[in-house]
Amino acid sequence: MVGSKDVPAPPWRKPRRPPQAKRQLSQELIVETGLRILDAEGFDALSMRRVAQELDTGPASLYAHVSAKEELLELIYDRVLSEVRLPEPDPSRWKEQLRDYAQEMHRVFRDHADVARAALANIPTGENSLRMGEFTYGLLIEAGMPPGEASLAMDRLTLYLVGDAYEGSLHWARMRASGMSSPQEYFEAFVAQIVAYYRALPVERFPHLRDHVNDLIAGDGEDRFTYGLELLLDGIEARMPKT
Amino acid sequence: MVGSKDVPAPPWRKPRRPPQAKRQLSQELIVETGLRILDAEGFDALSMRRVAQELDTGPASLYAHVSAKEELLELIYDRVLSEVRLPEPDPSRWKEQLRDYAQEMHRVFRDHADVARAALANIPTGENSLRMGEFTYGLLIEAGMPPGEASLAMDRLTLYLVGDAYEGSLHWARMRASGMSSPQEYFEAFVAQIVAYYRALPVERFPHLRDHVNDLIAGDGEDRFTYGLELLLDGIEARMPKT
DNA sequence: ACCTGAACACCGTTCAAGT
DNA sequence: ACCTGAACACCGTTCAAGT
Repeated sequence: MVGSKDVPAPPWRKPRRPPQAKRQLSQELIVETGLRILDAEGFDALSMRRVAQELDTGPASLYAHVSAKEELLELIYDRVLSEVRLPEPDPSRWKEQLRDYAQEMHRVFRDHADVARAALANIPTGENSLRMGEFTYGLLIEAGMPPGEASLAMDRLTLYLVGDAYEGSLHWARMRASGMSSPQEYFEAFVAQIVAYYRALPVERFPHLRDHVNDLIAGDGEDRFTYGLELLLDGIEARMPKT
Repeated sequence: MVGSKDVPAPPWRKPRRPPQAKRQLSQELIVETGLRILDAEGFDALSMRRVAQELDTGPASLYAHVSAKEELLELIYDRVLSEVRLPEPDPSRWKEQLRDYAQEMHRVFRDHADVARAALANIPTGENSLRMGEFTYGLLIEAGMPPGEASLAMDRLTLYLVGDAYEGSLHWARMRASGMSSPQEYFEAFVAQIVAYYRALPVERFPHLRDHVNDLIAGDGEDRFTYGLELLLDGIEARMPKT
């Protein structure tokens, strides 16, 4: 059957849009476009109109594939979570695996800074949210934690991961707004501001803040993330029934 | 001096606006109005135009007292923090005092749910942010923690408090959006949704989520908050140099 | 110094009409 | 079923003009 749909067009023939056909939209295309805008220009740049523009159409066209902006954000979030790789669960090494999982999430959130803003307070119903949930919940339960407590621990760990990522994304937004382009430059300016501000505080009301300014700004985002993560992991370990 | 400004008008004379005078705006008035809208109608209802409307004027008038919406949000945030009461620091009871502090913050954030959205990633420069900072920083340092580490611990604790409050505020927003008015009703509907959804999951891929649904929804917001707080406090305690 | 109306450049979503 | 243009009801911020 020459010309059948199953036979691909020869590669040397330039693909062209059938003149009759309308734009070829799809949910996947919309999600990928949204994510591209999010990564390149940040949360505030992501609008339905902007996505539509990128796809050479009007905003109304998107609503055939996505019920609202909120749904688009959820889809983008789950799309990003698909980049998280999980190992085979090994309950005897639960702490190590939970740490690796957290660092893996941290890495993915760093690559897609602003996606965290779409994450909080959603019921995790996306394919990949469920994957994460099954992994951490199962790990804690199989390691011996009562399910009711495992649920609390999982919930708080997730909140920490997303909260930290969210804070990071706000810093990115500020960096963009201030016109700086390198994180270094932003970070230094940020630190300089803090130092100057705290040094000028009245010493009698804020003795500790004033006397230990240098320590106050010690530690970058990675240090802070890791410190908090270890606090939580140690707390969980202390509650894990002894084997 | 009859008619002097220092003499109040007699109470039986109805106060009236001097016909000549323009609106009597002030930063404080704008902040209080913004907070009232935030508490009553939520974050999404708080716009410069809405605040202006409430004050019988146009949005442009606000910009004489507030540089941008972002500054207004920061001012509202610090205004809310003014409601947080701190005890005299007693380093020998640092853990208890830190717990009380966290619960006090939690209480205030519950009364002003949506204010947490204005809080993340700001340099704490407001009067009251500084008060909180001096309290927790001083408490940890005086209890014997090296300042560099005290800074990390304080930072992570604050992130937890604000992150939890932020998540709570998103739940409020969803409740409002769904037209429900009582938190109970919302909470029950929310739980019912989760249970139904997880029960329908394919058991071979999500065995733990499916088998322990009831445990998954165990614990309300207070339980979850307290559990995470104790995780952090225990982690900090484990790092506190022995006396 | 403070306030204002009008305008600018945006939003998310709906809806009747087209194919 | 999918796509579209036009419209609705909003945004934050600026600016020249008023007092």
